[in-house]
Amino acid sequence: MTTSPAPVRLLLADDEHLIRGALAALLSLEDDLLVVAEAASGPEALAMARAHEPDVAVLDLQMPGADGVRVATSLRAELPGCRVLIVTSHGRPGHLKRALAAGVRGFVPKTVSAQRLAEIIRTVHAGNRYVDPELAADAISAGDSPLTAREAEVLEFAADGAPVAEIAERAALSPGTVRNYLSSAVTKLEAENRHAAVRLARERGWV
Amino acid sequence: MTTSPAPVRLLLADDEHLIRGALAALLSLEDDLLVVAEAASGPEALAMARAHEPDVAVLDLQMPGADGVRVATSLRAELPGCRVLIVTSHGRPGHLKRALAAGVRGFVPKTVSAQRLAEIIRTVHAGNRYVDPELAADAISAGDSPLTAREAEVLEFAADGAPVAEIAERAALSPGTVRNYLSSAVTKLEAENRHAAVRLARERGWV
DNA sequence: TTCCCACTCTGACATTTGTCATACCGAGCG
DNA sequence: CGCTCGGTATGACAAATGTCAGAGTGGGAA
Repeated sequence: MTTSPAPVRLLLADDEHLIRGALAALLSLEDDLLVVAEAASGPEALAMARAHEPDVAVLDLQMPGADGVRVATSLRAELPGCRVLIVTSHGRPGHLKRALAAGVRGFVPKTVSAQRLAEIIRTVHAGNRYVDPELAADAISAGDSPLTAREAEVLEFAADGAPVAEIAERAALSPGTVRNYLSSAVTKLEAENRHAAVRLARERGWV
Repeated sequence: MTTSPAPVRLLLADDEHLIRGALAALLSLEDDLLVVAEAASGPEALAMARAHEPDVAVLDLQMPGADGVRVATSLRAELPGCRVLIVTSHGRPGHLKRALAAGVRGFVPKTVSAQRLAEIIRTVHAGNRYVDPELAADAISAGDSPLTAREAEVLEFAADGAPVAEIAERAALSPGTVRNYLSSAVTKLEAENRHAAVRLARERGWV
């Protein structure tokens, strides 16, 4: 009798039941992969990880509660042996950078096939990194954010279209200062106004 | 020998290969369902539908090229026998309304399980309608758009943060008129300014 | 240490935006 | 026929926003 190697124990986290379930089914077809836990939100993913200590956590980037990167950060501290792989629908350049900074080992768009994903899971489990070439190219060409920390913060507060007075209150700054930051952010991003600037920064994943 | 009834022939359209493939695999497990075609974009979905004439088309709401509702509209004209079922990640109230108006027979969020989806496919195939109760409640409570056609149009042109002058040019209107429309839209939506109005209208699916 | 840069603020000014009154046209309705 | 409503426009005014100059602080790099 041949003893097969221990399978890779997986945690799947995605808020869409349809995707999560389907993914679990497909990955289970690979006999060296084993889905040991599923979660539908950031906090739940964390709890499941603590309970089951998976080898690899496959996390959706956008989840209610806490996004994939946030979960990855916590995981890094609590379960250093658990590799994290992020999958996402909308891959913004900046997200990739943030993910890598959080110790994520793999970053792939949902446009890959399940077969390919299985291979990537094995790659990550083996201790290697994998980043989708397309996303990597985007991230490189988009470059670093030219915004200072404060500019980015103020821009975030401006994201929902709030007037300057409200932004100032939320950021605990004087309205004049807020306008200065917004103005410089708009200039740096070469946008028409702050709303377009918010859109641009979002597209590049800088907020 | 028992003759089983002819299976329901399905078209799956979703731009995310991972989801589409997984879904196809899961639905194929049901022996009365048969996936006969897959597509990754709106136009492709249309072409596949023409070629394979499926009984039920399962369409993602957001796809490159043409969204699910647009595809449904074309399908209704070209293949009246083909029932359309829309699945979506972010179910906005207005989308449901538009979908129903386009002759869509089912509308469900991706949070349902594959098992449930299979049942819904059967329901739709049998000629019945199915709308997720949660989404239906949202749609009812959100009500109809209070915006006139022009107001909605101008609001759309304003969506990317363009200044009034640019909106006016794109809409072929005088700047003053644009400001009037925006002002009335902002009032109707009880928003702080047009950017917040755009956000609100988007959330409710009115643009 | 000196210099630069991010951070913070103020004041002033020009431009853009939001609001309102008013007006004309055409379609649909009682 | 007269009314109302949506679409279009203008002019005027107030408020918000964008831009700029200047100025003080503190931390880090040369």
